[in-house]
Amino acid sequence: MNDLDLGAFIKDHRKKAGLTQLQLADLAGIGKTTVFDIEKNKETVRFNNILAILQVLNIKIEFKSPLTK
Amino acid sequence: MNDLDLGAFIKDHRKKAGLTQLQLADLAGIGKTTVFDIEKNKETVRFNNILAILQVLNIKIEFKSPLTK
DNA sequence: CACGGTTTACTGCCTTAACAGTAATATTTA
DNA sequence: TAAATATTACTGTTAAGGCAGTAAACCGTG
Repeated sequence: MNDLDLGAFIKDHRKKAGLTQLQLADLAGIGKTTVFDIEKNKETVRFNNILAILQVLNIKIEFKSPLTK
Repeated sequence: MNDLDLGAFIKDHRKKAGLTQLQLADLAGIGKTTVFDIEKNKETVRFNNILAILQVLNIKIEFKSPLTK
């Protein structure tokens, strides 16, 4: 599975971008509660909300499999 | 943004694994409708459902930013 | 310490994703 | 082509995520 702490990863990048949770939420067009949930690693959030945050923070997703490798 | 067609990517890997949508759904512990939706690139699906599918198909997620690079 | 801003936490309402069931269409195989 | 299988699509129900509002806890900084 993914042993990376995505929540902490996002939080770290948000901090480095100088944004508060509320600012990030507004920029991503989602609610502040959702930002909080994602940083707390709540997995049952909508994929599009995670994508919206990653886009604001300029983070890219890559999918890798033994086939594509 | 992500120009990768995740739905097609998953579908391709599912086919190569010799699984039907229903089999993949059962293995991932989710409904067949959700598998269909994900392969159709519906973004308003829950993140954990996507993770469940990727895990079954042995696909890993990586997050990359200019900072981590 | 006190003040202001941020984060964490909780609540309740509203919206909607997830799901099984079903059926129709498409694809594969005999 | 016919049969079997798989995919796509639709529907109604149910469970739960998204959200604003609110407040408490936390954290700096003057």
